[in-house]
Amino acid sequence: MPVRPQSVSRKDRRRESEKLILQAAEKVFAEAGFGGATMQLIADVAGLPKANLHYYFPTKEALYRQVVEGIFHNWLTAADVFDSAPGPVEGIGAYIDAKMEISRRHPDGSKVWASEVMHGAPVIQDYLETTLVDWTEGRMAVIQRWIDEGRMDPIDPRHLLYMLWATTQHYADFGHQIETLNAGTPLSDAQWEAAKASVKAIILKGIGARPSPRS
Amino acid sequence: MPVRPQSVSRKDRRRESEKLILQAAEKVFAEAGFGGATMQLIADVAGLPKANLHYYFPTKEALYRQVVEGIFHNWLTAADVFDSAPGPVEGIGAYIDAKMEISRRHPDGSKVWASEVMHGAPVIQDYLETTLVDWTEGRMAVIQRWIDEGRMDPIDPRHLLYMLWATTQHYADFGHQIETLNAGTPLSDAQWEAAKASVKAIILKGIGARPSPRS
DNA sequence: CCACACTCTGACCAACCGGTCAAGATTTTT
DNA sequence: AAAAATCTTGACCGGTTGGTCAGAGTGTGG
Repeated sequence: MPVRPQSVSRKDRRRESEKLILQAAEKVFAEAGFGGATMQLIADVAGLPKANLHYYFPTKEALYRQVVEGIFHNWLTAADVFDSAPGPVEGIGAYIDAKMEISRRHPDGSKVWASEVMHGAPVIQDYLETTLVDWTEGRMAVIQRWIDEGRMDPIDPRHLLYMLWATTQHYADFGHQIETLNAGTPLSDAQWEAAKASVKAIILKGIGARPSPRS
Repeated sequence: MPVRPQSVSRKDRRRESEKLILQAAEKVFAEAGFGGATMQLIADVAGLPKANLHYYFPTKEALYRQVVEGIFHNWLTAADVFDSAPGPVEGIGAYIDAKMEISRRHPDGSKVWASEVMHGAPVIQDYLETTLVDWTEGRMAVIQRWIDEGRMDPIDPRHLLYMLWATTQHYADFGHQIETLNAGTPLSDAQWEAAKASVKAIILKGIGARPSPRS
């Protein structure tokens, strides 16, 4: 049996290099913002010469765009739990759990996204106007259905979604402030669970979510 | 009666120039971030030659620091409503109103603050560790008292505060996203009122706030 | 009216930035 | 093993940035 060259084909190496660069870029963009980030610093974090970055990504903006698009993709897919849920307790509860987990595991991505939107979404405005609008309208319809079925109070679905985004992403975007207020130490596992529980408790009770009738 | 030289003394002029520059700086820092902002652009917005900025503020960082300190000051004073309130319905309700109004009237300041914290609070870390910690502990004590008095559910005051900050500031920091989801138009007066009402309704019900017994 | 201190500004500079490129190294194909 | 295609990199470049500075302008106190 001939030993396969452990799958280090050109394409694989290319993908790995791109991934390495994208990870470094996400970190640097999160820490310094687009304007404050430098290709040199990204290169240093990735452990590659700067010229190599420009071989894989022609410009700083192209690299940034790809980072943001990846984050946007995660952002959307992490919300599939919404549709399959029988009611608001399960659906919104699971959505909060999922988004809190993203804030915990990928705070850099959340920060880059926040920064992009705060600066007027210069590179992903088209996504906002198409994909995000569609996604939002779909979830609003789901929430409206729950309201019509009497499973929760008649809350404006739009503002409920904003509140879900705001509260969950806050733990990533303002993680530094939260850490400072936590005696300068990162939240422990128990504290993260407490945060999740608090958010879920307040919101689910706040919208008058009633558990599904079927046990 | 001698006509006073309409108060254009040196000190007044100095104050006016500084204010003009600070306002322009806040806008530019909000739109481009610290790294993306340029002294030249701030000067253009302020309608002054760049060298003049350096006369009043020695460095870009000094200017930025003063902008952030001003925002932090507003941030804190806008929350005095908290203490004088008899219970959570009035106190938290008024706090939400006040912070939503800030998000509406001064979104640039909110964005600069968010950006500063997201990047690790490089210039106001000392304020976070002292003033903000003190402020937060004070309000947590108030909330805890309300809980002990049976005026609301036993929610962790810390996470309640985070939720208040997150939801209200979201309308400023993510204003562009909200506007895009609102058919590309800014929120109308009625929509702002609806947003305030939704946030207050969900949170006040979510924490089980009970109106004050005294009418 | 004059001397003085404060304010303003065009011109300038060293440092740094994103991006280029030619030439060498490496891998795949023939 | 030679040719072709792909990848890697140090050196380099024009443009921009934050910041400086000498000197002109301007209000103020004596």
